[in-house]
Amino acid sequence: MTYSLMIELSRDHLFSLYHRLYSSYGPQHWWPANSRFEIMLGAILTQNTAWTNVEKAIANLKQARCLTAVTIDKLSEGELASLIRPSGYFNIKAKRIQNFTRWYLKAGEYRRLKASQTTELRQQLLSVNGIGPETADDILLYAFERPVFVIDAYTRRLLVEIGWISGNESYEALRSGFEMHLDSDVPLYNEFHALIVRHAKEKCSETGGCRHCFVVNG
DNA sequence: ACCCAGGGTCATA
DNA sequence: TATGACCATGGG
Repeated sequence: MTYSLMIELSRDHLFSLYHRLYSSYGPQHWWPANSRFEIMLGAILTQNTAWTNVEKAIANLKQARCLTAVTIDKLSEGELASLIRPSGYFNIKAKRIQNFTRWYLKAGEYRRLKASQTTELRQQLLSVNGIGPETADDILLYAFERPVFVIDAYTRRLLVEIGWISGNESYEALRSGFEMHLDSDVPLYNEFHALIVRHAKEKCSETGGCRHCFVVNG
């Protein structure tokens, strides 16, 4: 039994939400990292994991001087898993990082990949085992600075709470929903997604509506 | 002790 | 197409 999808996204709605979040929290300065490759690793490491745990894993990699594709590639799977242990799922993530790093080196790293069309680059990222839509879009937006809107569980949850979607829409439906109504604006997409994550951590009050977003009754 | 966190893959029906 | 199992640490 399927019921009709409810997507009530409009330019005005989305801009209102963005400005309301921005005026509450200000700029979030995403993605926190010292290099593009570190952003890419972080996108994999943060899969279903608290960011504080990812920071520990990245600190280990940094101390081992393994924050470049070349140095990562020299590690064995076991060594890599050991370094990223605090991020959880360390065995599967070690494989995913190796899959990604090998593809990345083979593709000529950032210098060569930056010339690719966004849709082509996205397809290539999705072809790497361990990189799904959200991870691919994190990498596209924050490392490659492409106008791709990242949809995560927080985004879906917030839009359901506000009442703009029913919640069972596909990832692609929601992504195109944002990208259709907003200009292809990398800084906007960057800040918007970061603000949604920030807002999720704040916990909007259930009673009387939230003053940071448009949740009415909770 | 329980729940969740800046997800994705694979098997199954 | 759509569930469910699985992966695993650390903070609340």
